[in-house]
Amino acid sequence: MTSTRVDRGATRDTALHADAERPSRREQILQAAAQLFAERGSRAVGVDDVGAAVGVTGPAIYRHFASKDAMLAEMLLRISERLLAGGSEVVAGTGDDVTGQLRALIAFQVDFALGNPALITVQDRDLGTLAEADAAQVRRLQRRYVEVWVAVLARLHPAADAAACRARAHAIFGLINSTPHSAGRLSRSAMGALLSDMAWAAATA
Amino acid sequence: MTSTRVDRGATRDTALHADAERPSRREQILQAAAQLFAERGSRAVGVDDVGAAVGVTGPAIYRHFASKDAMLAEMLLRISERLLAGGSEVVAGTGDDVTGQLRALIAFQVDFALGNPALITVQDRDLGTLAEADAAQVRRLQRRYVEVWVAVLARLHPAADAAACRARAHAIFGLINSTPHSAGRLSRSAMGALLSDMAWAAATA
DNA sequence: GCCTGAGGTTAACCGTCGTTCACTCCAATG
DNA sequence: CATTGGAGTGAACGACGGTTAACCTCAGGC
Repeated sequence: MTSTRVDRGATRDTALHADAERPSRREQILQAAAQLFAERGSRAVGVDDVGAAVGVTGPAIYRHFASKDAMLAEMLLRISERLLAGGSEVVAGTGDDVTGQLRALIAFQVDFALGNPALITVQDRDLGTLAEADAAQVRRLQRRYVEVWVAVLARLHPAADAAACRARAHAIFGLINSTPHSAGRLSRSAMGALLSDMAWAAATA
Repeated sequence: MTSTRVDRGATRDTALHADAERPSRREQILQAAAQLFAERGSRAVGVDDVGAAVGVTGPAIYRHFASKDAMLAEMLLRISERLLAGGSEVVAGTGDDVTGQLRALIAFQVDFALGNPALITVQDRDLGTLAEADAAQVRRLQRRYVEVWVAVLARLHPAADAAACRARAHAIFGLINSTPHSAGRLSRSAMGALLSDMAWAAATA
């Protein structure tokens, strides 16, 4: 939905430059903003900072986004959409072998967290600064992603009720999303293996 | 250190009213601020909001704190001090039975997280908005607390290096500190049991 | 060869918010 | 009883930051 909005006016531009490996200015801004927001928090970074990070002045941002809040909103919406889509796909792409599905979900989340630490940080730090309408939609998407996990966890723990499975899912997210806090002493693959093992143990305990 | 500063001018008052279960205005402010900061983020809540939460106007805060930042600083310092002190004590109070120490650390952290969800949230959300000097001190205390865990985890996993143990500790914190995200469908005791079991599994995997 | 429109720039505007000031008020002290 | 000092109030100040306005530039279609 967001992506269609993005493409609307930029289709030709994308067609011309996308393969030339230069992302559109809009994408550059979004990425730079995510980085800065993750480091300092969205309220602490000014529009000028974001502009400077991509080599333009602050007000230039308004050629690409309606407001600073709109920028954050799109960022968070995209993240939740990617997670929900990826999670659903990964489960659908595995037979109804419960342990296989769980393994796939864990691998997916670990990969996402290791590959996008900034987005992970922003997602749960700055949800609160969103306008209520946007925040509600993000929460809806997040809830649906959680339910994908809950469905699998419920089959794994037939005795547990939905609330317990939900709490379990959140705990696993917390475990995996700890990546940004333990800043890279470990290689990505070692970290991935460690987190996967721990998540698996926590999920099946 | 912080507590001595607090007591300095309020000793008599504390003696008079402490047992009368009315915390000093200073403590009321700190607690209300923690709540608000956790809900909206420190930069999003004004000094007036904090004042209103305890029934005074904004500027009244400055009778008790040098600045809004000083408030945050004291809040975060206290949290890290409590964690470090509690963690050290709990380990020292257990024989050198490694599994016993781990169990005690987990119980301690779970209890703290369930009992102080607001502080948990503020601690890692707003560390970045602190002045560098204060932030550095908080990080020092946090690092020492992590090392308490690492010492135990290292004995549990003799083959793992320190970096892996550190990552493991952070992951366990993430798991346990997920409490604020899965807002209270579960009873406190059920949640405590679930988190403890998961943390134990993740720590020993 | 205009002209249009996308993308930038600088300067100014304006609301918000932390902080300070001058002043009350009141409880305790001598 | 006068006084001192801690606590609070309302008003004002000043800085910062998001947003807008006015203007510029330049690539590409007619």
